[in-house]
Amino acid sequence: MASHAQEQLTPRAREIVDAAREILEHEGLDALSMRRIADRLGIRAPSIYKHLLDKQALESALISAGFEEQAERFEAAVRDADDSEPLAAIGEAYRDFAAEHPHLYRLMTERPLDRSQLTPGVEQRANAPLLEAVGGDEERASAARAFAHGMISLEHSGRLAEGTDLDAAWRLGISALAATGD
Amino acid sequence: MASHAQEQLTPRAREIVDAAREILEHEGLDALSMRRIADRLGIRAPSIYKHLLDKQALESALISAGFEEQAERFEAAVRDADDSEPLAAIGEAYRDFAAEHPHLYRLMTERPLDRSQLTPGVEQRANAPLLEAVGGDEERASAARAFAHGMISLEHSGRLAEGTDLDAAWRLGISALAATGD
DNA sequence: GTCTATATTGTGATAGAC
DNA sequence: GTCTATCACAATATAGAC
Repeated sequence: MASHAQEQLTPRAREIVDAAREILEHEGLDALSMRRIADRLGIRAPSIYKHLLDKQALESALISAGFEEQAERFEAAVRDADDSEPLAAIGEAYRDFAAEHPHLYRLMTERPLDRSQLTPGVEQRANAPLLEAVGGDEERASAARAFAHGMISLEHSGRLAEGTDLDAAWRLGISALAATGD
Repeated sequence: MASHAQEQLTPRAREIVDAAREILEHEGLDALSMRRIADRLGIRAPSIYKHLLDKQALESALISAGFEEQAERFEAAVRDADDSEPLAAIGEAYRDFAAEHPHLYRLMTERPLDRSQLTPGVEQRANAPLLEAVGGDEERASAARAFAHGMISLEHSGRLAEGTDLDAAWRLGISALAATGD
């Protein structure tokens, strides 16, 4: 039936998704094959299909989990931060998430999303704190998200000059985009 | 010998790279296989290896060409622009390049670069106009590049909210990052 | 719920004849 | 400079037995 909801996964399906997550985190996106996942569980690849529809469903479960974890971090960051600098707090949380889960981050951002397979609302929940932090200004939220994603993406692919002070670049970008003036 | 230089490609190797470029632009990165390239030239895949070392060399030639085209655009943008707004001019040129060559852009940005195979200096030449536009401030240049790359990447992968005014977000980001104060 | 066997399709790359 | 033949893989997925 429902192709999305992570909360509807059977216990065995959950174990498979957990194994996939381990492989993704430790060995990267290219290592995430049905065979490799099955290996880790001591079963054969075809057995996975008794529990999950296909690989897309598996990836969608991973992505949904990623959005949920982001949402929790961003909400906590806003909660714990000075009310004066919510954008900086979210930016740091965003950067930390990507640093701790670089392969999951890539999976979550590199390809178009099949939103119909995600846990409903999870993407919006992850995006909401930023939108609130900029007072509902969609364009500023997009610009801030673009900056953050760009910094991470360029760092991951080795595109920032070696001498660059990453902390300073982050501070500069965040404070520039937080400014109320245009 | 030299594994990089595009200017050292034989005429036949050039034709192969040109065919690869056509496929990349029209059919996307996943379609860029040795067989597909050979098809387009009316030859068999193994024949390609008489002219180019391997697929990496072919991709490097495409990437070098992309950097060269970017460099020309950015240099022209600065030349033609008001001296007061070089950053906006480069930003627009960057955005235009990505819009006109989305698949080449992906090839150029998504994976770590094998710089040893690129035409020497071509990456720096493409990056130089931006660095000059921000007065040599590496951190500001990185922040601006991150913003621009992030906007393009998020748009390509469908991550910007539907109602978002992209032009407005670009203007907002560029003008925020152009400001001299932090 | 797991298995074996298999279909199907794809990739990059090499050897050696012509 | 091109060919045929082939290697050596890898991938997702299905059918059907147990």
